[in-house]
Amino acid sequence: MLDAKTKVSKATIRRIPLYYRAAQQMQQRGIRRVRSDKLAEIIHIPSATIRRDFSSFGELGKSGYGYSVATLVEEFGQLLQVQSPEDIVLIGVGGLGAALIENNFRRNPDLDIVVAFDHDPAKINTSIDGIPIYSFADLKQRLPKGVHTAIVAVPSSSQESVIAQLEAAGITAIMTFAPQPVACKPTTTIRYIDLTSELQSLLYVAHQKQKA
Amino acid sequence: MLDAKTKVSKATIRRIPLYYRAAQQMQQRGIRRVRSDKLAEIIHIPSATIRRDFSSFGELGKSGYGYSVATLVEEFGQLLQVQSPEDIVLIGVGGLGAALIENNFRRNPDLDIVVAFDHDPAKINTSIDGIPIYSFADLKQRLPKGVHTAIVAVPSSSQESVIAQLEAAGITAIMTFAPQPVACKPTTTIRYIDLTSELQSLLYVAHQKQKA
DNA sequence: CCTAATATGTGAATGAATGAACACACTTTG
DNA sequence: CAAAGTGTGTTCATTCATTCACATATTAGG
Repeated sequence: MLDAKTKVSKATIRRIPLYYRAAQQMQQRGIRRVRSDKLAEIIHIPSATIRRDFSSFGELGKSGYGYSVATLVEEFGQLLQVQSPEDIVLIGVGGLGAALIENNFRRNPDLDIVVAFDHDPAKINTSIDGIPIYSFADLKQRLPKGVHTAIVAVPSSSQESVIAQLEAAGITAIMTFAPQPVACKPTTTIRYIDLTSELQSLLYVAHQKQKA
Repeated sequence: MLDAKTKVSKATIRRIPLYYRAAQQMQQRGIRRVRSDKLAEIIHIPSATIRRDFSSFGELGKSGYGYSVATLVEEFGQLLQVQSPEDIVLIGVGGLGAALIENNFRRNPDLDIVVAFDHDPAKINTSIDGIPIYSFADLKQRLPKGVHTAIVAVPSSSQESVIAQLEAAGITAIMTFAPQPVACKPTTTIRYIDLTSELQSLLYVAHQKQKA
């Protein structure tokens, strides 16, 4: 049931993690079955959207019954490959980078920051929460084999060069907090987390709402 | 020229900050005019989309000429109300909260975290970078008049209660890093920043790309 | 001043995502 | 085992967003 029978839409893909998390939480609370409309209340997504999303991964539910929570955890877990650990490298141990290491996606044991890089001599060869920090210049030597995922928390000005070097070292998935868009290889997938933009557009919406 | 002649689409709203930032950067570099296709290269948004977005705020450009950078800075600045400072309160001074205070949107002088709250006695009545930290229990007394914006960086489990109290204290715009969705007043605008979901869906896309 | 070149703003076409509604399959109960 | 109830998966309609393509307005140059 792993394969998508039809092309999965971008919007659906961005909701998979929400579904997985909700299913996990229900399982932890001992809930064994759930209806789409109940799920809709919990995660604030319309039940029709939920059913459509689910159906794009196969027939997960049963008419007149609903969905088995265990099935949802299983299926979405497989989609997100939670069974095989995803080792992650962090670039840039400033305030944000350090906070990410401390956090380290603890709720998701499969997501694991295993090593960090920085260019500040004061930080190099230290560690945070057991995660070693190396010089970014040594990226190629220090990057563990089989790691293809990076989180980038460096100043915008360094971003382009950093990402180029990551690509050269074999990284193919990048989440970055610097909003400066960069050109990358077609095989590389980049997601930009732009907190300033998020806040500004939130404020725009909020201001509009007040005016109305 | 401030008012939108027609309803501005949600997708467009989320791009306003990108346009503003790009215009600012060009102005700082002394660039005085720009064409939509040049802008498209810079911010990686198709030129047709840019022109349509811009046109929803009035006729900012001139045929055969392009856009005046100064006009763009001016117009988008007004849309984002950069002339009137937006004071922000931060709830939750953990690793992430502290990093946000240190950062404090320095590139945008109108965005300003002015005070923080936590419930950890070890942090209360201390300060970071001059930003005082008070007890969250004292929110109502300590919240400066006229502040309607909050950034929430507390554990998911506390989120619901925290947001309810923020609403009671007059906050109407909230950006939060806990993904647990909460019910809120219709006058409140909430934006969820869900780093785990972003990473998971990024990885899903990246894995699909490798398979193809 | 007139012509050639240019680049916007928009109507029309396409594509993506959501929403409404229901036939049918499965469950449950008596 | 039959009948009543329930909730999925899907079809059709609609809204939202992007892309195309060009008439039109402006600039630039001789």
